[in-house]
Amino acid sequence: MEEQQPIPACMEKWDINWLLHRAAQRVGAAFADETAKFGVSPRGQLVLQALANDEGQRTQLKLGAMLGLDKTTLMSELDKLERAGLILRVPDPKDRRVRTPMITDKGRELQKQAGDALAEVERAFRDRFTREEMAVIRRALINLADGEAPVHGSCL
Amino acid sequence: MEEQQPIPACMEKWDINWLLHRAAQRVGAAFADETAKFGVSPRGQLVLQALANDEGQRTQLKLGAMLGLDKTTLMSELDKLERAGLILRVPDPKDRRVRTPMITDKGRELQKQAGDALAEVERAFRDRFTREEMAVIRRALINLADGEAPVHGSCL
DNA sequence: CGAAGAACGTCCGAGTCAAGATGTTCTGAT
DNA sequence: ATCAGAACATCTTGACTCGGACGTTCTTCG
Repeated sequence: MEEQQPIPACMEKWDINWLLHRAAQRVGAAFADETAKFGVSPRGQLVLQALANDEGQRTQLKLGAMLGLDKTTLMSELDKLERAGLILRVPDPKDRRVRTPMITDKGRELQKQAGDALAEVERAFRDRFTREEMAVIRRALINLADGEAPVHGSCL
Repeated sequence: MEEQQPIPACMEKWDINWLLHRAAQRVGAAFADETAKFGVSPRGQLVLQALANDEGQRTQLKLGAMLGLDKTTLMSELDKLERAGLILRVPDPKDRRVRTPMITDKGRELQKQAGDALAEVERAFRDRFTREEMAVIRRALINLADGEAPVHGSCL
């Protein structure tokens, strides 16, 4: 990877799209550094978090749709998490097609630790702004992020 | 691609990282839809825009660093643009290693049209917010996007 | 019942991305 | 002048993404 220019060098053409992607890139990198210490990807942590808060009520497809992950991408992520013993795919007695992902105790443990660490990272970002600014930012991001239509490329 | 859940279904765990990525995803998709009408990717448009505003003063490496693109990714993008006759790689008489990317008249033409169309799309997003909000959002994104350290994965 | 269609998880293949290696050219120090 | 090292563009390689196809299972309707 090349050394990136500090941003001020090219201020003329900053459109929302580029800014958003770049910001997501940066924040994502900070998150990735943190989750790497726990041996999971940010996506893995995201999945674990969802499973921890939402007790095995979701099929793999629903889970992927909720998190904005492609089904095959979620598959390989679940494979990794399962191999690491952090989740289990539990057959649904009611519907034999379904193999509900369930977080294990080990997974819950790790998720809690990683989640706390990430909260710290996130707080560092939040502290760059006032409370009022954060409220605006949050509302704006939710506004932009929300929407019914499925999205093409994920990169989550 | 699966139908995505409307966002409100899972509000508990929205961290900045996820919101940013999702927002970037959505806005990026809107931009991609628009640029597709002109036969280029958003990334292609980004490169053209940079070249149009910055008259062939950058090597490929510098250009990639400025835009946050990996050198190999930029390479293949330049290949496409060159094949489409939108740019040229001009040998630098001063330094035979360098093949400076230059936008062609055709490229400039297309960039202008696509740029106008994208400005329209962007305005639609801006109109969701007040002027004061936009100022906050813009400052916040610049704050987050800025930074010296190179970033791992691009996805731009 | 039985058949048609939908939903689930999985697999496959084309396309994309980026780290590292390579060959050429430039620069700076001896 | 020459040699070592850096910079540039390119190529190679391995991993990842994602749309689409597949087999199984469920549901609905005749």
